[in-house]
Amino acid sequence: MSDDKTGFVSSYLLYLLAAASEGASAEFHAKVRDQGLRVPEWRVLAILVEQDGAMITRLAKFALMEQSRLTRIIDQMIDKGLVRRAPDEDDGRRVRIWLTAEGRRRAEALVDDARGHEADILSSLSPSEAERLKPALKSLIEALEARA
Amino acid sequence: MSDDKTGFVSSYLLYLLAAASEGASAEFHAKVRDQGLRVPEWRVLAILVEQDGAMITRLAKFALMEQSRLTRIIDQMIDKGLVRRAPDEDDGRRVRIWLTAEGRRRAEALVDDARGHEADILSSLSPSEAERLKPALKSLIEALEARA
DNA sequence: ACAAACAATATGAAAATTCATATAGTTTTG
DNA sequence: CAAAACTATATGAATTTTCATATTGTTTGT
Repeated sequence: MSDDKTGFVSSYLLYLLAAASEGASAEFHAKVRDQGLRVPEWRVLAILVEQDGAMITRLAKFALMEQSRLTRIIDQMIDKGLVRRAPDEDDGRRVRIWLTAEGRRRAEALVDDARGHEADILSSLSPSEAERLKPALKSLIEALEARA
Repeated sequence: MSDDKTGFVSSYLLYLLAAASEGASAEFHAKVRDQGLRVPEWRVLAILVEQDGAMITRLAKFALMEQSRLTRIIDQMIDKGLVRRAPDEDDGRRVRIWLTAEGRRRAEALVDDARGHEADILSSLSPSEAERLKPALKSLIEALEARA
């Protein structure tokens, strides 16, 4: 990533987004793996901390992954004792996922770490850049949603 | 992605980056697949347009993927007639990847599409946001590289 | 010039992911 | 109210990806 700052790729929006996402996530994801979790599992935990009992479909959307993949990740998380499945009372098609006590404990600890890591990253930008970054990304996400 | 704009996840930097990257890429990646290419293959083509003859290792770094994965993707691209492998003359460990005529043709066409798509996305932001987005991402990437 | 350390790529085997579709339950419509 | 259309989740099978390591070639230190 050192040279060739001139070509198409290195200033292509989709590349910049992917590279920024990858780069920013790498350090934290290493920490997640050190704790015996995989990245998709961490994503699910993070969502459940604030949306405990969410449906599979909603979790998949937030965790940015396919439903069938998420279904299998949930299987593994159940085996690890992090979450449990329960059918929705009103709609038998739906399955809701709930944190176990252990799952919640680990999720909350990781969310704390994530906040710290985020602050750390933002502090390596200039204050004005740091301040604008998240709003800029939110605008982009909103604009993209509006297109779709 | 509609509700719950309040929680941790939906304003967590790493989530915003991943969601922005995913969302922005989705449309274009669909077009890539329509043309019978997979996303990693498109990434390799895009890099080769400007760095034809790059080493496997360099391609892997730019395409944001593991070396062993890239090696197998190259195998497939060779089967499709998009690229060819050639040993480096000076260093027998190295393998350089070159576009075929067909590969170059398709790569250039896709790069054009990508430019158009990028312009399209940027035009759905306000001019001042559009103007700041790429520089902001570049700063972030640089800051992250400086940390590592 | 030789051994040790290092670097680039490839590969086997296990695991994860995708794609299409099955299964089960719910809503709509005539 | 039955049939059709739709929604949510699960699953089989093929493909991809990962991880560890093998293989081959180069550089360094003595």
